[in-house]
Amino acid sequence: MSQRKKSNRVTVADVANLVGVSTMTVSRVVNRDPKVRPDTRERVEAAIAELNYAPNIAARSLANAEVRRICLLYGNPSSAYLGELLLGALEAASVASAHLIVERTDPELDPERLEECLGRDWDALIVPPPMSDIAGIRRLVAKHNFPAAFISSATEPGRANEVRIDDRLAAREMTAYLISKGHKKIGFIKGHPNQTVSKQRYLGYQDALKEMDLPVDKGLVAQGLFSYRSGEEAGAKLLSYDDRPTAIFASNDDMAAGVLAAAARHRLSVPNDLSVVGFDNSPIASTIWPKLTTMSQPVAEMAAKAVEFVLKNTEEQVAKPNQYHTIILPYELIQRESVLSVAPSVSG
Amino acid sequence: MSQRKKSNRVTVADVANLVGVSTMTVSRVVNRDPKVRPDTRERVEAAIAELNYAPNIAARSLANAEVRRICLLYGNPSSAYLGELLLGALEAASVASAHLIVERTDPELDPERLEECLGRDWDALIVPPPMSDIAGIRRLVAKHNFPAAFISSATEPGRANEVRIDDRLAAREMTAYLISKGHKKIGFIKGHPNQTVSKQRYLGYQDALKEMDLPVDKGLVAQGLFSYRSGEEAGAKLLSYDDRPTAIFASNDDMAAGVLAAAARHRLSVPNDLSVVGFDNSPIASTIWPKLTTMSQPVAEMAAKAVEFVLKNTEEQVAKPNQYHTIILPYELIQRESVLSVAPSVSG
DNA sequence: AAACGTTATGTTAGCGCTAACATAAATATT
DNA sequence: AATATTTATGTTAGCGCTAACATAACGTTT
Repeated sequence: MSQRKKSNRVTVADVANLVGVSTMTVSRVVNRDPKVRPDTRERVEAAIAELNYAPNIAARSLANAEVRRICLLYGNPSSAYLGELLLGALEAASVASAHLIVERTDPELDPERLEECLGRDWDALIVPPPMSDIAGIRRLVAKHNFPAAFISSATEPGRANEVRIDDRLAAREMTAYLISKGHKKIGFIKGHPNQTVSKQRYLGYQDALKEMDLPVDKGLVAQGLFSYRSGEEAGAKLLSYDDRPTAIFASNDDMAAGVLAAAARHRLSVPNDLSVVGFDNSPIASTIWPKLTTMSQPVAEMAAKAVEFVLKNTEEQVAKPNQYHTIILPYELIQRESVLSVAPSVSG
Repeated sequence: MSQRKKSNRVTVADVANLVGVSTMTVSRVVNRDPKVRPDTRERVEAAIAELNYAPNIAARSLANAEVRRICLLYGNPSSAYLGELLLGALEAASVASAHLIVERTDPELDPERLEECLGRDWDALIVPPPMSDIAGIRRLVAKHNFPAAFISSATEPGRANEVRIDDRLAAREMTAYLISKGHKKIGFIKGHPNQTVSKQRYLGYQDALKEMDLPVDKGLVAQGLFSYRSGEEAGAKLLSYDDRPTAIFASNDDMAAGVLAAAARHRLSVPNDLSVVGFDNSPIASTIWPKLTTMSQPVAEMAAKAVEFVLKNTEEQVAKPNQYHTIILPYELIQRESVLSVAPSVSG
């Protein structure tokens, strides 16, 4: 008599029948509703375990009228960053039974195409770097007052929802760490000028030097572009400096890896002759040798927090425009093999 | 009168009302059912565009009784591989409105915990390397005749569903490429002995040498472990060999990057004094300098194909156990900056 | 023109779950 | 003990979509 395709999976009804309660009670147990007597809960849970029941997400979403489609707008496809980002976003979306849609866009995006998707294909937007620093996207989001969260960007603090670490503080801590290891001549390689974190990290470097009454020697600062090659060149420049540094702090790991190559070319052994640190804790930091001491960003957690945020705040966002939140997450200094103390007796 | 939470999104009914047809006709248009008159289809499509309608995935899944939960079982969390893998899997899952669940497991997995999830939390399994070479997982899958696809593994050809490239052929092509550039002494660095691809790639290297009537010199072959450090060590060994190679083929990019470091230590310039090639086209290959010539695997596509496969074959798999499929995808040689022809006049 | 097949559209019901309301059971209050 | 109050469970209906069947509209054949 059954006419309709039936998935042969266990449903709430099966569990309810076995226990002798209503489906609603089963639903309550599954959803941790406190209004269930402990013994009832136990019986239901036993039945769930026995039947190997797992809720049907589609049915749940439908009943809750809560299908949320979150789009993660990424730029560079092969970025190592992406893996962790997706992991965190996927996890958070899964928990909330939201849909994660991943969309690739150029920095020279097509605003019209994106605009079409807002509200129709997506209910909220997550924008990681480098897209998070693109003015076009920020404008688009602002124009539609669209629920969105920007990761690792502080382009216009307070003018958008942001999830990030405190880059300035982190860079300061990293610099202070090198100072604590006895380094006094610390080179710095700046990041790409069009990303906000670059400036923040440079400020943090200066903060630490000033705090310790060390001079900010312009000859110890070189401009980089976040790429390996730019790090190698900047590193070569710093190492050719008359009063060459005993440690180099590169604004990201790719550049720090480049510094390693430059050091080898200068016949300098890392960490014995030169300490090198990076930033981001990207895969390359633990791939190359020596493994890089670096500053870890909780990338997966940032993505997860961003997803959770937009999921929670979508209604609020629509109700109260121009009210934005910033979520600051903790960073962590990862000590590996690229740093050594300067022997106190040896000095220039 | 309405008592239930309603998402204020456009539904089939809205479209149907506007056009003056039944919801079913709208559904047919959306699902490309051919049994709709062209003019009706056009009117419906116009209405869809006007109202900005997009189907509710949850409702669709529910009606189709087709919620499929696909688990991607990954090992190494920071692997750069992961990003592309997730991208491909996510895309394919999204198209089929299946759910992608991403689960982390150690190589020393807990089989009992995994076993619990089969059929309850997951409807199918995608297993990328290095997990795809773990015997425990393969046993588990076989035991339950569970729908699964293994990526980049050929542990037991024909004893499981596999999606991969032909590593042997690809390695042969890479070697032939070096030979075509005039190289006669080509060093080879083997991959980790417990991964099946390692053997395949080594065989391919030998194939090409034999084909070109070049000797297989054991002094030109070194064992690696797929890590940067192991590549650096193996590279150093090969470069210290009396009859040192003019080119080195490392079984993956991490090791090739290590070879670059070893070359620098030997005061050898790449590619002028030594050509180096890797395998995988992982992010490091285009990060370091010189950028590595390498063999690209369509990782995202492999993941997508794996998802599509398990989605399509779940019923068949259950019906006909012990009938497995292998999907071979094309590879691509990516020429970058780490290879140079050997000048025909210069010779040892 | 009647009978037939063919194709396009409509009707009904249900996928599995839970919001909202209704009711029964337990506890507290007078 | 009777009543009010809280707490636990049940009932009903519907989230948005589409499978399956029913019917209407069209063309074809004799």
